[in-house]
Amino acid sequence: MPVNNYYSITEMTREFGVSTRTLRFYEDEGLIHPERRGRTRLYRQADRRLIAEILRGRRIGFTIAEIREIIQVYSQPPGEIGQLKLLMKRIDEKRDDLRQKRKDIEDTLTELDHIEEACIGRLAEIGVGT
Amino acid sequence: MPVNNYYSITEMTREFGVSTRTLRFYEDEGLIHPERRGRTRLYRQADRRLIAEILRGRRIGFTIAEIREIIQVYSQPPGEIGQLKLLMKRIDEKRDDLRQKRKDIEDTLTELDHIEEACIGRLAEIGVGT
DNA sequence: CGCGAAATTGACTTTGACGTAAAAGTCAAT
DNA sequence: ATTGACTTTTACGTCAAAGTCAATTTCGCG
Repeated sequence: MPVNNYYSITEMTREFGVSTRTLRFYEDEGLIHPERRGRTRLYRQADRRLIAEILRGRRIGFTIAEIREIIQVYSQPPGEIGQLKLLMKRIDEKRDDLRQKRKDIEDTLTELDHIEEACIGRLAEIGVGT
Repeated sequence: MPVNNYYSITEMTREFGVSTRTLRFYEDEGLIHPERRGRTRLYRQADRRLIAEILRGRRIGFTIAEIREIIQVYSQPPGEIGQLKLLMKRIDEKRDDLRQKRKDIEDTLTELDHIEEACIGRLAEIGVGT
């Protein structure tokens, strides 16, 4: 249970199924910045949302650097025009990458369907004899 | 160009954009088994298809072990009933995993859309003053 | 206050997926 | 026979993303 709207690090680890080491690692990498009371980390709603986003990126296969990039864009939209255009180009690239990945996933899903069908057929075959 | 329906290793690397090291690594890991003429590897259509599948798995984020599993299922459908059921369970799990990944990707795609919109807005703002 | 559980830190290790470098073999063409 | 372009094998290196461990600190609470 959160105390005073703050979550301890172990509460976070339980919620997200990651280790404390992982959370500290993300902090070292500049992805999250929990508050401190003394040396103890205190996590809040904003941190929870951020962590959820980080883990989503991780599941997709983004590197820490890529995740950091996306996060930074959110918190600090670049002011310079060249940077903005560069950013948009990188967004486009990432989008293409994701679309490819989605297609790969869909292809693999139908492939899994085929495999399962084969299994069912095989089971029926064998099952007859039992 | 393939000679006599055989492809050399560098032809494969060019086609798939991977290194020779990678192809040999996949062979060491038991994913592919190109023929040999003497010590030289010769790749064929079947190998090409397999490699395409391996790389698709890689893009999705499967480990070598997972890829190997899927491949083995194809080449050797298990005959024992318990193994078949186990396999189907693992397929179900993998499918859930992929569906989650697809959702993650879709969420991230719309997030990227938002970010890009913000960029466009920002560009319009700034662009006015130039 | 005192004590045990929880948290922090730093250093070291591990794992997966290749990269890289060295030394030697293959083969076609000059 | 030599050159040059590929290949092969072996072995060590690397890089990201944590895991592990040990030595402190700090917190909650009786």
